Amino acid sequence: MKAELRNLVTRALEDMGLEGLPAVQIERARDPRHGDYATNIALVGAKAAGMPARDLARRLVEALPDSPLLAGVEIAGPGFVNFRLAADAYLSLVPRILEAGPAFGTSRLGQGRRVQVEFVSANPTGPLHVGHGRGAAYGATVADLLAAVGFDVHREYYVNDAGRQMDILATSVWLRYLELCGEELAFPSNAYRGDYVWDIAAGLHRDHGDAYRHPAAEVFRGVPADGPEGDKEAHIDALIAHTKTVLGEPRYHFVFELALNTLVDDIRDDLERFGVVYDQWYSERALVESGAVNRAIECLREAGHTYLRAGALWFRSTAFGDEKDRVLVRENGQTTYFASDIAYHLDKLERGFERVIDVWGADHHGYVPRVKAALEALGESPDRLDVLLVQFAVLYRGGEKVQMSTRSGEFVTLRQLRKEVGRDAARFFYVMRKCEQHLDFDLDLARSQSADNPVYYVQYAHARIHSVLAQGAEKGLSLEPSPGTTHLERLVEGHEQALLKDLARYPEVVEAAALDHEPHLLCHYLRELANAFHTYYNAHTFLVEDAALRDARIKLILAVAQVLRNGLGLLGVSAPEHM
RNA sequence: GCCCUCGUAGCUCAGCAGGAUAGAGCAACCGCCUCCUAAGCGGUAGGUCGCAGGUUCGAAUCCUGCCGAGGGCGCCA
Repeated sequence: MKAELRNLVTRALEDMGLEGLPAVQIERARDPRHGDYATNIALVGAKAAGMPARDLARRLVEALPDSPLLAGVEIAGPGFVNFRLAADAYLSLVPRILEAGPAFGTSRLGQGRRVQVEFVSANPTGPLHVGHGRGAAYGATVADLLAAVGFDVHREYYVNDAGRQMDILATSVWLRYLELCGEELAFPSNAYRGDYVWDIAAGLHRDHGDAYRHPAAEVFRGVPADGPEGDKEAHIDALIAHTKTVLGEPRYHFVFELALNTLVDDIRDDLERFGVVYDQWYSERALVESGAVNRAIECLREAGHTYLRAGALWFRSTAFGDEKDRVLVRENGQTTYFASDIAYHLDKLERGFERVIDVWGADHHGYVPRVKAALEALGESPDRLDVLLVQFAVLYRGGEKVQMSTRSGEFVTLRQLRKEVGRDAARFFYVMRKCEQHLDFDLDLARSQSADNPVYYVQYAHARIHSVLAQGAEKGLSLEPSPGTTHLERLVEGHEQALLKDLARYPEVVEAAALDHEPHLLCHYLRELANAFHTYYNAHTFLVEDAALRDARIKLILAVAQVLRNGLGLLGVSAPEHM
């Protein structure tokens, strides 16, 4: 509707022979006395048109083409042009929604352009915790929203299966396994201590007995002291090296793969149960082994953007707006994580995605300029990369902040959260706030089955509508008459008009939420729509004697149910028929 | 020290690319079920939009400075 009005105004301005005016903006009037929509074009364009705003407004109204959409046009205040829509414009929405069904609210705005959304991408060194949950819910919803408005969306998880952290994990598992075999050892302070490490070790012991056992003393011989007295980093690095030599490459590889696959499978399963599914799990190791990292470094070197200093190879990222230069190849010859990330992002662009969206934790924000710098240095436009930073979520239980510590393994996992509040509440709560906003996640509220809980409030509206239909069927009332018997013009009550206006907004909300990457807009909208419905429910009876009126009202609430279902679906939340 | 994000009602937050008297939900107070789920609805009260300047027809919204909160500044990933 907005677009149709914009066309009318633009055509009128063209007919008037006015040029050089700013783009026409149509906005929804906040105050019903100002009609349904308004444009400020006369105010904004007064200077360019060389006449006072109210004069421009008056001439614009005269030049406006006739349209069945409009019931009235007025000039108000300093020069606003207010549009009042014809009753029919809203009523026709109901059959449109019912016909479109799940497709209502979708569009072709994205024109099938390819967009990649990469999110979560947590290191597979442990189960996902509640911090990852927000990125998962947010990334999945942004991806679904973009798909709904016509983009060709590719969802990807970048698996950091190369590098030191994975070696620490494999070593942690093996040391726990040795303990299960009866070896006595001091478990390193820097190793992974979570229960899941014991679980993987126990699986290894169960399936292979003592086949991987070696004396602990052999492994720890000559290893520098652990922290806090010694250097815990040197300690764990030496242990990794010993583990590799004592076990030998093929057997080390086996333990490594066991740990990696167990955790990736666990993460994948966890996300699937959260309603988050990927098109691709992209392996960092595969990227390294393909030579892409070395190729990217070579490209930067040939383009003259690198230099050697203190035995390391540096990328001159300051030339592209970064605060300081960054290391690509360490003194010890190993490439940095940053180097593989450059290769990864280059690879994304080369795969033909027009836009690449990364969802990162806000603690990585300092990382954005250097990745963009690298892309620019490689001759790519950094604007094709959009990094969405998600702030941390803080859990509250009983009014108290839930303390978490990753190091000690004392954190709340995503799985525990799902178990405690359910998938629906978790998905909804995570995206209820703008992503750059700190999120207070109230566990008690999420779990409560009351009006205070926005998820239940919206779901309840949906369930209520189905309950009405069930009641009607029980009473033997005809509820699905042929289209010819509809009498939508009977919807004259204020509550019905308000509900129709809310329904009309849905496509605009989906569009804005998708393009601005702001799913919270949809959360707020659904609450408002549910509120308009509950109000209507309390004010009027739907199952009335008058068949024509009853039919019109049922059609209206069926349309409401459809929009609630579509909106909740985009958020990954179910729309139950009974509660 | 430098950089990023945030600062709106007692609390948690909206406010859509500046627009017409600042909006919700909790919490507080007052009402509404012989009637489709009261997991609901209506009403009252509550804010100099952190502070100070600037930009213009017009600023919670844009710019600058200050104050406050959180986060980031590794040859870690």
